[in-house]
Parts: sequence; structure tokens; C-alpha cells
Amino acid sequence: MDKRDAILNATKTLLAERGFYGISMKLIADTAGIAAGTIYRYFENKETLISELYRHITREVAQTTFKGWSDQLSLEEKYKLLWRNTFDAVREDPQRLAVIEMLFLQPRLAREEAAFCDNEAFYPLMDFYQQGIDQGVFHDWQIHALITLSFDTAITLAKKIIRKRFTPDEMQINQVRDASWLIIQKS
Amino acid sequence: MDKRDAILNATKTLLAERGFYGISMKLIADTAGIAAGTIYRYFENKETLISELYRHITREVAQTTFKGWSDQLSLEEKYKLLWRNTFDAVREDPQRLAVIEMLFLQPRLAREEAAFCDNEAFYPLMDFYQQGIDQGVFHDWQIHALITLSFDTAITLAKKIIRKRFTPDEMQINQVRDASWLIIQKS
DNA sequence: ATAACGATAATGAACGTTCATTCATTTTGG
DNA sequence: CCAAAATGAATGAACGTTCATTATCGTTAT
Repeated sequence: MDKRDAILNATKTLLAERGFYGISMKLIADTAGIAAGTIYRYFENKETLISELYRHITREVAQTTFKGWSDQLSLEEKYKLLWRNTFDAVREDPQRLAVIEMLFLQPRLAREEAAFCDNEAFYPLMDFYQQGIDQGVFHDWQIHALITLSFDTAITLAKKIIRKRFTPDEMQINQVRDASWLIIQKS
Repeated sequence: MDKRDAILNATKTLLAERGFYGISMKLIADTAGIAAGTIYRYFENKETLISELYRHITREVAQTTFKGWSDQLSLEEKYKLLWRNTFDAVREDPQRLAVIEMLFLQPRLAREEAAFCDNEAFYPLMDFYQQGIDQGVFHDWQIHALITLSFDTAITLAKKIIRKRFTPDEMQINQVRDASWLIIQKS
């Protein structure tokens, strides 16, 4: 399935670099190094191509987010792992976040895929927070209130690096991570 | 300039509701209650229409963000004001955020307008953080590290309400706001 | 080993549709 | 009555999709 990947990759790159306008099937085909008609051997039409790209990337994101994950780890170790994985992933492949956000904002996709994204791929994340609450370590707030204050800062900060608003600095990055870890705890 | 506004409004609504596909000039015109050709009396072409919509909304956002702002207020009062204004604005007009994000992600716009957004409209925000640092109240980190941990949580949390991940709850909202205020301070 | 064959994959020109834009004509309002 | 505004049918370019044709490659027959 080499060509399928090439098509998905080309679409990803073009979306990230050019946005929604100017990614014609012809251009995708050229970028992937194939003929326009060939795309239709692998994808029904443009809409399903985009939709499958979204699924593809979501799966990638879930994988990198939980790289090195183990139930043996302490809550704090788990948190540092999650935060770092997320932060580094955004920096390593900025296109991934750009495209996922872009697609996520498309109303059609948003409704279909939101559930998938939330429930399937990121279940361990929800579970992590639930454990912290159950153990009395985290504030007993709605999980997404906790996520907003903690995990989401990794994404927000990484985005700022991409957009050149924040200059990478290992010490400050760790300070943000640690601050976000502190703030969700009861004591 | 009634019609100009009608056009901008129609474009905003359609973008928010349908995303990038299927917002033809004809549809925008119909939604605005005018003829297709009329749009070209107010905007050079589709691209500048979109671009001016972005400017228009950014200006609106800046206005609501600083509603009630006064140099008399204490840092903490200023923060609570900023956070609330931002949070409420997203809830009141979700389309605004949806569209601004969508447009911001378009690479062409992103480069042109990023500077405008950052430097002009949100100068007082930067200034607020700089004051906190200078007064020794906030951590002496890069401003955008502080923003990530504090101001940005208002946007992130508001988005979660729109996407039905977080159920509105005044007490928890205030807890998040206060936690984000605490975390950026030295003591 | 080579040739012949068939099936699967790939190609890209052609087609029909959509859509941004134009402009001759009509409407509006002072 | 006239200038400015508005109209919407017409235009042409761009684009998604199709499909007749060609290339590829594994299998079988010689």
C-alpha cells in the first residue's frame, strides 16, 4: 500500500502548506508522483480522501501521545510522559497539528469524527485523569477542566513555538510543564 | 455601510456552519439578501473579502477582550476581567472563534495577518503581562509561557463548552480562572 | 528460458459541473 | 432627470471525476 500512503502524505503536506484552497486532485496527484485518475483506485472521492486522512493522522497522534506508556508508572511519571510526548510531537511534525486542526474545524468532519477522536483514541488520557481524581490527588473537577489547565498547555505552548511566539528554552518548557502539573493537584 | 456588514456577516455565518467548501459567492449573496454582482461593489474579490472578514473579526475580538478595561484596576482585577471577557465572548458568539481559527490556519492569511493580530490589537495584553513581570508578581518567564498557563485557558475551556466536552458550571469556571491566576505568580 | 496471456494497476485526455467574475441593463434615490 | 447602486444572465477558467487506452507483472504454456 505504498501509493495510498503517498497520496495521504501529499494531501497532508499540501493542506499544511497551502490551506484549503489550491489543493486540487491534480496537484495532490502530482505531489504524490502519480496520475490524477490513480487516486480513485485508493479513495472513492475527494471527500473520503480527506476524511481518511483525518482518521490516519488521529491514529498517529494517539500513538505518539502514549509512546512509552505503562501502568507501572506513577501518576507524575505518566503526566510528564504525556506532556512531553505531546509537546515533542507537535514540534517534530507541525504539519500534523495544522492539518488536524484544519480538518477538525470543518463542520462536516467535526460531527462525524469528534466522537472517534475523543472516545476511542484518547481513552487512556481520560482514564489517567479519572485515576488522579479517584485517588484524591487531583481536584475533583470535571476532567476537561483539569485537562485545560494541564495537558492542553503542551499543545498551546508547542503551537506558539511553531508560530514563533515562544522561543524554545528547555528550562522554561519544563517550568510550564511542572506548573501545569502542580495546579491540578489538591494539596 | 449596511450592505458591507451584511456581506461580512453572511460570510461569517456560512464559514462557521459549512466550513470552507460550499461557500460560493452566490450563496454568500443569497444569505446577505443581495445579488452576486453587488458583492464586488464592496470587495475586490473573494480573497480580499475573506481577508477583510478576518480583520473585522479580529477587531471585534480585541474590543470585547478589553471591555471595561482601565489602568486603575489592580493586576488581579485586570486578569479577572480579561479572562471573563474572553471566556464569555467565545460562549456568546461561538462563530467568531470558529471563523477566526479557520482563517488563521490558512497559510496565506496566517503570514500576512499574524503580526497585526499580535502587535496591534493585543498590545494591552502583552503590556499587562510585562507589568506583572516587572512588578515581580509573575514568574520571570517569556510572556507567552505565562499566557499559555493563564489567559489561554479561557479560550481552551470555552471551546470545550462549544464542543460539549465541558458542561458549564459557574463555580468550576471560576476555579479554573483562579487556578490559572495563581499558577503564574511567584509566591 | 522465453513467449503468450490475462488480470490488475496506472494513465491522462475528455467531460460536465461549479463557481468567481464581468458587464449591459435596470432600479433607486436625491 | 441623472448619477450611483444593484442586478443577474453570460463567460470562461478551474476542478472533480470518468473511462478508453496503455503499462505492469505474475502465471502458464511451449
